[in-house]
Amino acid sequence: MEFKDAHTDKELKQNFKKIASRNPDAYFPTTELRELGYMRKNCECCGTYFWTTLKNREVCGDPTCSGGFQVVINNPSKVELSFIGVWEKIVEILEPRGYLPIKRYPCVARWNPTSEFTIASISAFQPYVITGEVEPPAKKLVIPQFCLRFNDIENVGITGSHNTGFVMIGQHSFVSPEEWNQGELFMDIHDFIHKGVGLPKEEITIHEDSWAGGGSFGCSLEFFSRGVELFNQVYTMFEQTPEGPRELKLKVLDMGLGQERVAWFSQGTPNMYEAIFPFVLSKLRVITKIELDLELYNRFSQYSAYLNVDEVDNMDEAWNRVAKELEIGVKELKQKVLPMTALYSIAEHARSLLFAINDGKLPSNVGGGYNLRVIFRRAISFIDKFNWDINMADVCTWHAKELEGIFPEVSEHLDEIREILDVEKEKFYATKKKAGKILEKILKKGEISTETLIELYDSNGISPDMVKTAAKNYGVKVNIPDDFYHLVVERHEINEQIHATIKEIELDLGGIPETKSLYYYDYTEISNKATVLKIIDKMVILDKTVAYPTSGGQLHDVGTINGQKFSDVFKQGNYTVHVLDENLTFNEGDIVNVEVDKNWRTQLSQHHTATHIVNAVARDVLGSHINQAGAKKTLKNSHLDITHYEQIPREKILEIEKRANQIVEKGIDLHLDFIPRTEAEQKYGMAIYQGGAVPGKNLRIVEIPGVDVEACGGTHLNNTSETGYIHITKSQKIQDGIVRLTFVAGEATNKLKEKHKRILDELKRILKVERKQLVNRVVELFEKWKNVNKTLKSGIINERDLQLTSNETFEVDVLSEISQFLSVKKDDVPSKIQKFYSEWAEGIKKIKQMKNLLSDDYIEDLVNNAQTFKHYKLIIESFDGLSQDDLKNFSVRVMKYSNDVIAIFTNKTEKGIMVLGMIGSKPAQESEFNVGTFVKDVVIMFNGKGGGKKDYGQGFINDKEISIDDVKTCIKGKIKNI
RNA sequence: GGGCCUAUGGAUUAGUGGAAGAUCGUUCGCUUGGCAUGCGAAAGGCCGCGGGUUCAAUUCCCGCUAGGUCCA
Repeated sequence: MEFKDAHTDKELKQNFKKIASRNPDAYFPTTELRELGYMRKNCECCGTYFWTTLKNREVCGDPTCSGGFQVVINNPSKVELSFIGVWEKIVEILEPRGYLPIKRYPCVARWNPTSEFTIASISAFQPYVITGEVEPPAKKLVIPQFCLRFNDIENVGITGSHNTGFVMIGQHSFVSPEEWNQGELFMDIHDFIHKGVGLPKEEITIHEDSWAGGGSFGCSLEFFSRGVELFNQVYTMFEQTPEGPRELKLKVLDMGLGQERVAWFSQGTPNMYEAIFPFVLSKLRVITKIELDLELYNRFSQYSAYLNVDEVDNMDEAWNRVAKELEIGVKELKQKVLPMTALYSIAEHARSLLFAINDGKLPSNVGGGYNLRVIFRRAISFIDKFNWDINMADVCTWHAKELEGIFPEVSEHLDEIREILDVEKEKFYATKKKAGKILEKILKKGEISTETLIELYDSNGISPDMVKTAAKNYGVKVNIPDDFYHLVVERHEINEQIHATIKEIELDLGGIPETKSLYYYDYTEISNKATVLKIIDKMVILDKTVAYPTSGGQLHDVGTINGQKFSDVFKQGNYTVHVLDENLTFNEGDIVNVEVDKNWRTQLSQHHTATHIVNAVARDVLGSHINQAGAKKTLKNSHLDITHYEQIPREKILEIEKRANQIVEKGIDLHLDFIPRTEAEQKYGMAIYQGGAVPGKNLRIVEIPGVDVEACGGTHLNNTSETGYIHITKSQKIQDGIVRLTFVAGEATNKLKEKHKRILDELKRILKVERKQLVNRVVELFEKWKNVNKTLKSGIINERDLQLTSNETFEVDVLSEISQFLSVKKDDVPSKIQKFYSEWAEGIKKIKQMKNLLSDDYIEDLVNNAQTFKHYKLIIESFDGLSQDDLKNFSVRVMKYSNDVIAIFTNKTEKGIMVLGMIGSKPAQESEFNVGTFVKDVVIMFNGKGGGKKDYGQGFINDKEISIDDVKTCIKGKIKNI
C-alpha cells in the first residue's frame, strides 16, 4: 500500500526501509546476527535500527552520530593488508565457498546504455544480467572492479578519504528465489571482515537499510567501523510494477566493498592514499622533497571531514575551525598541509587517468571525457602551483608498476597514454595562455560586471576565481555573486528551452508478435513471403521481413511489398515498420511478397563492412585508444567517429586508406553468427561493443577473421573483396577527442571519382594545362591575380604577371591539394578558379586599356591643369565604364600625388552614373568641407543614393536616362556655394 | 545531444557600413673596425569559406568550416 504512492527510487527506498525494519526477521539474516552475538538497537541520534555486540552502545556507526572518523587511533584491525592484499584475502576466504574470482570490466562502460563509466561493481552486470536477459559469468562471484566517480573531485586529497577512481570489490550472486540463501551470503562477508581482516565484532556496527534503483529494490546491511562505512550488502529481491511490488525471478546480491577503505582501515595510515599507493607517493616525495608530517596529518585527518565542500558553505571558516581544533595557525596549517594534499591529489588523479585512458576514454571538452580533463588540469595546477618537476605520465607509469600484481593490463599502453597526456598538457597551457590574454584585455578596461563574469565562464571557461586572482594585478575589484553557478544554469535554461525537440509518436503495437528479421545471414537475400500482421495508415508490420530498418547508424532499405513501393523502414522495439508511399492494396492477414532494392542494399552493406574495416585499421595505425564513438552509413557515404586526441595527419589517413584496401584485396570471408553474450564477451572482449550497447541474450557477432570482431546488427557483405575500393574523403575533428572519418566504398567510390574527374576536367579547360600541372598553375594564378590587383592600385606593371607559364608537376591527390590551398570545398573549386581567372584576365585587359589612366603623366597633367578653388586644387572629371574599385584606386593615386586636391569624379556605366569624391589631407584637416555629405547631396538630387566620410564619399544614380553633363553642372553649381 | 564565444600579413593583435592599422619577426640601407644596439625604408593581408542586405560589407544577416568553452 505504501508502495502505490512511491514513484521515485528515493521514495521506494524510504518506504521500504520502514517496512523492513518493522519486520526484521522477514528481511534480514537475524538468525545469523543473533548467533554471532549481535543485538538489535535503535539509534538515539538518527532512529536507524542497527546491530552491535556492545550492550551500552546507543548510537549507530554513522560519522555524524558517532563523532567522525577514528581510523588512526588504536587501529582496531588485527591484520595488516596491503591494497592488493585486500583482494587476495577476499579471494582466499570466498573462493573456497564457491565464489568465482573474475577479471575486472573496463571502467568505461561500453556495454551499458545507462552509464558512461563503471560506477560500481554491479555496473559490470547492468543491465542485462540483472534483468535475467543474459547469463552471469557465474552464479556466485567476486570481482575487483575499478570504478570512476567524479562528483567529489574537490575533496580528493583534502579529506583523506575521497577518490575519483577506486576499486569496488563486488561479492555478487545471481540466483533464483529457491537458491537464495541470505544468511549464507551474510556470513561469507562477515567472515571476511571478522576473520580475514581481523576486525573484532565489537568494532563492527551493522545498519539496517534499503536500496532502490531502476525499478527494483531490496533491503541492505551496511557495515560500519569507527565512523567509516566499510561496505554495504544489498539484497535486491523485488521489483516495482504498476500492481505493486513483486518478487524478482532473479535475486541479486550486490555487495560492494571499497578496496581502498579496507586497506586503509587495516593499515591505520593517516589517510587512505598512504595505504593504497605508497610506492607512487615515495617516488613523488623524492622529487618534491615534501616530508610527510605524520603527527600533524594524523591530527588533521581526524577533522578533514569538516572540509568536505559538499557540506561546507564557507571554506575559510571551515579551515579556521580545523586550525582551531589543532591549535595551530591557519596559515601554518595550510602551508604544511596543502602540499601534502596536492601530492595526494596528483597521485590519485593519475591513477584514475591511467585506468580511464587505458580503458578507452580520452580527455575532452564534452561528455565523460570532460571529467578526465578536469582532474588532469587539477593535478597540473597543483604541480604548477608548487613548481614541482612532475610529469603526470611518469606518475601513471609508477601506478602501473604498483598495480602489476592485480591489474597487469594497465601496463600495456603506457606509451600511448604518455602521448595522450602530452597532447592534453599542451592544450591546457594553450587555453591558459589564451585565458590570460582575454583577462588582460578585459581587466585593462576596468570594472567587471556579473554579466561579463558569466560570459567569461560560459564561453571561455574562465572561472570567477581565475578572474579574481588576475584582477588583483590590475587593482580591479570583482564581485562574485553567491549564486554564480546558479546564474549560469539559468542562462542555459533560457537558451535551451527555445530549442526543445518534438517527441516522436509511438504506434500501438500491442497484441502482435515481434517481427522476425531475415537480413542477418546473407545480404543478397532480398525477398521473402510474409503475413501482414497490422496496418496503420500506410504503415505495415509483417511477421517477418528482409527489409532493414534504420538502426545502428545504418540507413533503412527501400523496396516493395506486393509491388507497392516503401521508402522508409523504422524500428519500434523489436517491430519493423514499413512505410509505404501510397494507399495499400492489401489487408491484414494477407500473404505478401517483400522485395528490397538490390543496389541500395548492396551499397549500404559495402559501407557497413567498410566501416568495420576502417575502424580496425585505424586502431592498428593510430593506437589501441581508438574506439568507435558513432557512425552513420548512408547511400552516398559512410562516416565513422573515432576516439582520437588530435587531428589525423594526411599521411596517416593515406596509410589507413591503403591498409583498408589491402584487407579488401585479401578477400576475407566474414563470419556472421549469433553467440550468447557472456561467451562472446569472454571470447572477444569488451571491444565488441564498438557500436555501443546492444540488447539481447544472444549477440549478433560480425567477424572479419584476423581483422575485426563486433556486436552489430547491420547488413554485411560475405567477403571483404565485395567492398570495392575504400576511399577516405575527409577527416575532421568534430569535437575534442573525436575525429570523424568520412569515406566511400563500392559504387559510391566510382561515382565520387567520376565527379572529381569532371571537376578536374573543368579546371584543365580553364587553365589549359594537364592534370598534373594543375596544382602549380593554381598557385601561379593566385599569385598573379594578387599582383594584377596591386598593379591596378599602384600603376606599376610587371609584364610577367600578364601570362601563366608554370609547368611543374604535382601528381598526388591534385584536387585535395587545390581545395586545401584555396580553403574552398572541392565542389566549389571550379567556380573559385573561374573567378580568379576571370578577374586576372579582366585585370590585364584593364591594364592595357587604361594605360594612360595608370600612368603618372596622366595624373600629373590632371593635377597641373586643375582649377584653383579657395587655395586648393579642384578637379572635376568624368570617365566611362570604370568599376567602382577602379575609380577608387585612381583617386587614391591622385591623392597620393598631391595632398591639396579636391577631386569629384563621375563615371558612366551601363546601369547609371557613379559619383565619387575625395579630398587630400590638407583640405581634410583645414576646411570644414565634408565630401561624403557633398556626394550624398548630389546623388539625392537625381534620386540616387550615397554617402561617406569627411574625406571620401561615393554614390550611385540608378538611372540610365540622366546625362552625365547634368550631373557635372550640378556638381559645379553646388561646389561654388561652399 | 544542446548553448555560447572566436577567426584580420609569418607571430601577437587594434579596428570600422565609406581609402585595412600597430607591435614583434623578415629583407634592404645607414651608424660601428666587428658584434650587441640604434636610426631609416621596404616587402608581406581572397580581413576563414559561400550566400544575402546595401550606392558601398572585413564590419550587418543566414548557412558552412576550423578552434575554444559551458551544460546534460
